[in-house]
Order: sequence, then C-alpha cells, then structure tokens
Amino acid sequence: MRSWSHTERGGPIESLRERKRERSRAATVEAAWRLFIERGYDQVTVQDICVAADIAPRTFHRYFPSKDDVVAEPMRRMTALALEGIAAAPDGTPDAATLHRALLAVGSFVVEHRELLTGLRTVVLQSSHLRANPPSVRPDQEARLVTQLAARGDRDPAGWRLRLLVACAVAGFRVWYEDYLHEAPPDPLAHLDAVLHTAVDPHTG
Amino acid sequence: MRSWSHTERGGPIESLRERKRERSRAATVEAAWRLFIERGYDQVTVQDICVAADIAPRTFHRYFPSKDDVVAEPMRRMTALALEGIAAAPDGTPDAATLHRALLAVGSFVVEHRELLTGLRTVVLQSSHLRANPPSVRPDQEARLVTQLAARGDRDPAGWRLRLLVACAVAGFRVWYEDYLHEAPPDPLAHLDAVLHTAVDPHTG
DNA sequence: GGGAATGTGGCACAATCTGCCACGAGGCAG
DNA sequence: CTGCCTCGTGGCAGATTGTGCCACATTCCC
Repeated sequence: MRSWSHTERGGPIESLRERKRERSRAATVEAAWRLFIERGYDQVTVQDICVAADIAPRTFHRYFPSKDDVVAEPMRRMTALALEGIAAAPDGTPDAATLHRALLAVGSFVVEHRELLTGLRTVVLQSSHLRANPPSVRPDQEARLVTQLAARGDRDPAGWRLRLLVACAVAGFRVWYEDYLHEAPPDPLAHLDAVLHTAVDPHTG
Repeated sequence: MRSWSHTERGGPIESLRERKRERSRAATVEAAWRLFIERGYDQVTVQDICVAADIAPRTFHRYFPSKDDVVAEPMRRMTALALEGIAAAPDGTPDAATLHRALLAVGSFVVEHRELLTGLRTVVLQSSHLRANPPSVRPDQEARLVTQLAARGDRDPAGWRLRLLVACAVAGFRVWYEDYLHEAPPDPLAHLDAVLHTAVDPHTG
C-alpha cells in the first residue's frame, strides 16, 4: 500500500536533513489526524498537535501555513499522484484519456486508504469551520495539472479548452469521491470510470 | 444595473429592521471592498472596516463569519442569481439547457460589474492568504443549485449525474470567469456560451 | 575541522473570532 | 398610547491562530 509520506522525488537519495524533516512532518500529520478523529477538529488546538508530535508551534506553521492544511493533506497527495500519472502516460495519448487514466489511479489510491479518508470525512462534517471551508483542490494545484498536461505535446497551458478539461475532470473526481466515502458502491472504480466517462471524455479531440 | 444589495425575497415588504440591517450590511461590504482595493486585503483589519462602516467588530462577525466572506460576497450573489435563473426556467426544459441559460444570465451580471470584479480580482491576486484560499462557490451553494434543479421534475438530488452536471457547469463558469477578468475578450458572452457548450451540453439527455 | 546553509524553538505580538451579557430600538397586542 | 417581547447591536474578556524576529543547534560541504 502506498504510504502517505513520500519524497516527491523518485530516488532514495535523501539527505539526513530531508529525512528528518519528512519524518517530523509525517509524525505531525498523523498525530493531528488521530487527534482530529478522536476529539473533532474544533476541539484540537495547534498546541495539542505540537505536544503529540513533539514539535514547537512555530515549527508547525512552517510545515503548514494553517491548521486547515493538515486536513487538506490528502488532497495534496492525490494531486501529486495525478501529476505522476499524467507524466507517465505514453506520448500521443489524447489529453482526455491521459487524465481519465491518471484519475483512475488516484481512485485506486483512495480505495486503498478508504478507512482513513472516511475518518477524515467525518471530521470535516462535524466541524462547522471545515464544512464551510472544506479541503479541496487548490487553484495552484489544478494549474499544475494543466501545466503538466500541456507539457506533453505543444498545447497552450493558458487555453480555455485544456483548463476546462482539467476543471471538469477534477469536478467529476470530486463527485465520485463524495459518493464513494458516503456509501461505498460494490465496484467503486467502475463507478469512477463511468463518472469520468461523462465528465471528461466529451472533451476528447 | 442590478445592484449588490438585494433582499433574497421578491416583495418590497421589508420591516424597518430588515431595511436597517441590509443597509448596514451593504455599507460594510462597500467599505471593506473600497479599503481592500485601496490598501490590499492584508493591510486592512476588521477594525478598519468597522470604523469605515461605523459598526462594532462584534457586529461585523455577525454579518460575516470571517473576513474572507466579505470578498466571497460576489460569489454568493452570483449563486443566488443562478438559482433564480433555474427557478425561472420553463418546465420541460432539459437540465443542461436550464443551467446553461441561467449561467449566461450570471455572465451578463458579471459583465455589468466588470470594473468592481476586476478590482477584487487584483485584491485576491495580491494577497498571499487569498491566493491560497480564493473565494469560490462553496459546496453548500453548489448543493443548492442541484436541489433547485432537481425540484423541477422529479429528479434525484443525490444522483451523481445531476451533481456532476452542476459541478461541470460551475467549473466551466469559473474557467470563463478567470479568462474574462484577466483579458476581456471582444464578445465575452459568446465566449461563455462556447465554454458552457463544451462543459454542460454533453450532459444533455 | 570549520565556515556556511538551514531547520528549530522561543518570544512577543497582531489579528481573527467567539461566548456572554446588557442596552436600546423596532414590533406587536391590548 | 402603553407596555411587553423580540431581536439587533455593542462592549468586554478570552482563546486561538498565525507571523516576524532572533538565537541556537544540526547538517552540509569544502
């Protein structure tokens, strides 16, 4: 099962600094998630997380600009996976198909981590603040998907067709994501495939 | 030109209380926008806004759960317009066409208020906090669109097709919105129509 | 080994946002 | 018109988040 902590770079060539940093960051994330699930988002302060993860609040805010970002961490991970999926697609594949496949891979990642993600979903639903500001794919992350997609071939990253394609794909994935965590259908990836078929495939060509 | 202050309810039957409240709220919004555009979001405190609008900070947070919500106000207004557009559509119209037309109406509203909206766009772009948490259509607002659409006819508001349709429509609108505020094309509404055609129309039937 | 680069912690501080209570203006019935 | 009730408002105290600044420790690299 793919893990949460990952180094964004392929090789295992990490300096001691980076390893320490990643370990500390991962510990922080896991401590935060555990506390959130136990007590609820609003009942856990940054201070609490720092005590559990054994770091200073000042350091916490170096890892995460805001407390919300800890909850949004899975989104970042999923976007990173999608980027990898796009980069790995063979040249010549239409953009829509590339995105479709990349998001299917993200979907299988979600399925692998269903338990944790449903836990975090409950955390979001139970916090009035998170309900109003739910974790989502940030515009800069979406822009990265566009850029990555445009990098294959000579497409214009600023063109509205490409941006629309990505926006619809992300929207479709989100619709499936909500369905899946709410009531896991028997064959979730087939469901995702169907949703993406409607959302993404019309943009082919 | 349609105004920003509106009472959500059709009739002019407002009590003095409601009128006062709306006036105070509108004054707050306009004061805040003016200050944001003048100095930048991060350089304006809630205190500053309250002085300019002549209300207490405590009252400010009764109108707006957070400072961010003042910037997101146009989004709320646009969603409200879309809801009205959907409600006004004649029965029997396919959902996709209904949404398409409703969003065209919202588009013309955006065109009417271009100056202000570009100002607020600049505000967003210049604030690191707003860049990370840009004003967007909140999930509850999107859910309202779904509900409203489902209310015509007997569709299932929880079905993924309807939710996907709305999500893609909103995504398409956002893509156009960014284009339009960045570099107004000669015929913006035609552009919006084209984008929506790609994003929404495939979902017909 | 030693300087440079970088991550960390502590401190002080501004700012956001909330709960609580009291006051006053608007609404309503008599 | 009068009294009562409802509800918006303001003030206050407080918790919490998030940031700038600086000193210290660790790691890196020569």
